[in-house]
Amino acid sequence: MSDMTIARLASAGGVGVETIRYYQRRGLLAEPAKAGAVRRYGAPDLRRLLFIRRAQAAGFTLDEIKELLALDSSHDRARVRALASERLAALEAKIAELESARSALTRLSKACASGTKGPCPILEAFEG
Amino acid sequence: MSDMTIARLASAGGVGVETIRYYQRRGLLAEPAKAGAVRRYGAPDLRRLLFIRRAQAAGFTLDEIKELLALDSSHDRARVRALASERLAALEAKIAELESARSALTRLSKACASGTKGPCPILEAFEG
DNA sequence: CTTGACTCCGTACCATGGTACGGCGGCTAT
DNA sequence: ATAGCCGCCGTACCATGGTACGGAGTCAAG
Repeated sequence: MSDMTIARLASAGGVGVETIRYYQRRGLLAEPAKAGAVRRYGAPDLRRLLFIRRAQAAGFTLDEIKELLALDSSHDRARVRALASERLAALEAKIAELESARSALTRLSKACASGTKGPCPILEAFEG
Repeated sequence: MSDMTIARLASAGGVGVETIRYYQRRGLLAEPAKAGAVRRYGAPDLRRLLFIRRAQAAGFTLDEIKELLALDSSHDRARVRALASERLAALEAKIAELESARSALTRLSKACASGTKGPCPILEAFEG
């Protein structure tokens, strides 16, 4: 996995080349020293990239992720716990919200599947 | 709930006045005829507004919501079911993703809570 | 030793969902 | 009847997270 070009890193991380460059501009990924005219990437870069994607999936913004990455080698456990628990609460809330949306949609699907004439009660499905 | 000004409608819907006007520009809410120099809103407008917010929480984009609203009085049950089930699948996937993020975060919290020295294993917490 | 793909870099642009600004003019309570 | 919100409207701007473009340089395979 070491000694990748930017395109290989991107595809290993499931993103586009432009995204890598964007992360570099945002300070989330380092720009490695050039080996000749071209930069080469290694396993730690990929590790970091994958972390970014997963943290993003957890709802962290890129700025928060940047902070987490900086914190990774620091000793500021309190700050890490604060960020984590804040995100955890938001995550719980979001999950609850999505679950309630899910049941509304399920209701809609059912109401709409039974019978074939007339409009489906779309607005009603989201009430309550 | 009838005969509201735009500000009352907005606050009843939990949004700002500018958001109402934005939805009108996007074609999600009608601009009622003016009563004198000022537009007046009624219960159906609020109903629609609340629907928009809930559909948004379900992950629909404003364009999709616009379509749903148009479909509400149509007989195109197939299209409604298609939109609903597409969103349902996306919702299931998102819920699963958030649940996995939740366990990563919980792991991080725990790892970071035990002991008080050294860095928390942030990157590790999101691996796997 | 050429050709074609890839890299580098800066800058511009995109979609989404709003939010702000500013001038004008009407509604309403004192 | 007048001060001071409120509404109306157009236009501009914002944050987030990218995506696209273009020209010059480079590397590797045939």
